[in-house]
Amino acid sequence: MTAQPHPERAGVPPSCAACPAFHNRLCYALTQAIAGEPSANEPHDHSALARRSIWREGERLDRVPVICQGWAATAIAMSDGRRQILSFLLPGEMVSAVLIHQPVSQCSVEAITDVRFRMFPRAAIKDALLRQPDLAATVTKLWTDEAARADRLAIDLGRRGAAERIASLILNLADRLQSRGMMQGQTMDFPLRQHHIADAAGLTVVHVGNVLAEFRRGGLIDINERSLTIRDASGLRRVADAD
Amino acid sequence: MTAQPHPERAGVPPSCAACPAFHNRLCYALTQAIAGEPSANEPHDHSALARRSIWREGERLDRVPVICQGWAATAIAMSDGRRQILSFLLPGEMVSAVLIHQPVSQCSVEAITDVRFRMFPRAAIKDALLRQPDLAATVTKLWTDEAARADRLAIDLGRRGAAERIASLILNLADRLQSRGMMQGQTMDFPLRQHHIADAAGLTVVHVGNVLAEFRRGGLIDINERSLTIRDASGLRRVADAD
DNA sequence: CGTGAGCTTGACTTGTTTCAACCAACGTGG
DNA sequence: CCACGTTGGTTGAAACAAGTCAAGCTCACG
Repeated sequence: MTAQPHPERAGVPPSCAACPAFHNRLCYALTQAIAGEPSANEPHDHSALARRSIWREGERLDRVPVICQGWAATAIAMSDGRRQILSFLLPGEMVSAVLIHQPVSQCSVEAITDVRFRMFPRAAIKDALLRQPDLAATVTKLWTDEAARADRLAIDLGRRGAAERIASLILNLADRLQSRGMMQGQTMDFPLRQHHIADAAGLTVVHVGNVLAEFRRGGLIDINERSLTIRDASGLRRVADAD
Repeated sequence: MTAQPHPERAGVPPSCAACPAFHNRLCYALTQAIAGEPSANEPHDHSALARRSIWREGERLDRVPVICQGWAATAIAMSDGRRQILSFLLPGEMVSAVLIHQPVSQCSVEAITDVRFRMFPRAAIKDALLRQPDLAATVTKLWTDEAARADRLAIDLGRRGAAERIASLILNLADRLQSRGMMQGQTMDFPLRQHHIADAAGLTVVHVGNVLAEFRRGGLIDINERSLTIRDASGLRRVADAD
């Protein structure tokens, strides 16, 4: 996680011991917001090892988690072992805004890298929402963004081919990392295994491997030792938006 | 729309001229809720002809629509003509709770049958949300249900085969119609064309036709003249949950 | 009567999965 | 230090699911 200091960091106090980079505005905002609430108690900081499940579908959560460090994923599993990853979670993202109002998680969350995350007491968040209009606006934004992401996922899975899906997954991650100051030029830390990509794109591992090899041969990307470089951004975009 | 009177209708005043059946609790609740708001103005009732688009992606909406009569669908279109239906809307459903907070629709909505719908002024709903806790609870429920539906769609499209998707689509519609008193035994009005099913399930029309023919040959369902009968519910469920 | 929308069927192509073998890197315990 | 199992990646061949193309049919509608 070679996070660079965020350009806006200057002059703003860091808030969360687990969040070395200031890109984690959300963690900051929530920590501040609940501090003054009558129902408040301290947020809890946790960590999880790579490849471990953080919690499972159907588990009850009385606290709402925000990722501070590392990558995680939300997924749904079927009883026969098939899995669908719904989203990759980067530092500064709430696992799901729905959890603010719904104590039972409908999808499991697992750590991709080692992960540190902060759990905010639900009751305090709900109280703060009633009193603090800008927190409410923040949460509304999270909600609409999640809905947009879900819709995009549906059209990806329903109507796009393997190469399109994988290319746009890569571009999407690159954008999100860029906005966090976590890209070094065209290169990013890329902890995803092929099976993560497969489960996110609704494909088999083998096929993902083939498509990535194709991208590599076509000079679109380079992948080595947990990092990915976009060699031909416009070519990759062309593959992604075969509209 | 041969809606039967809802069992709980007795004693409760109907609220919406466009909603002959009492199953439309949502329309009722919203009409009541905004009636007392300072910012309130009258909801608008509209109708649209079958197969017409009600509005398009990116259009601005200052009112939030609830379906009163008929079937509609929300969809995303790609510039090359590929489409993905995100949800079928039945009487009593809000097009999307996200619209309460986001004035620009990210998906288009189109009428499947002739449709009547009521548009509630956004400002009045937002005011009412602050003052009326049970309305807030209702909207929260809509939100979490929509999120759950979106997640289910993702796993359907990503990880299930054509027969599974179509069977569970049929069962899902049957459940929702049942809860509205719109099933006659195992038979339902079924205005969907094969191309609707195809766009919802991420398949081609031809393949949908083949799968449906297969279901018919297997004695699972009957379809004729805009109505569908489930002949072998447990068989259909077995196909749907090939978990 | 002609037209277009919707459904069915068949032959053929393409995309994706499945199965299998093999390799490299890594951590672990003897 | 080595032997070993595990995890992750690569490659190839064969099987299968779904898509494409095309034709013919019914039916409603103007």
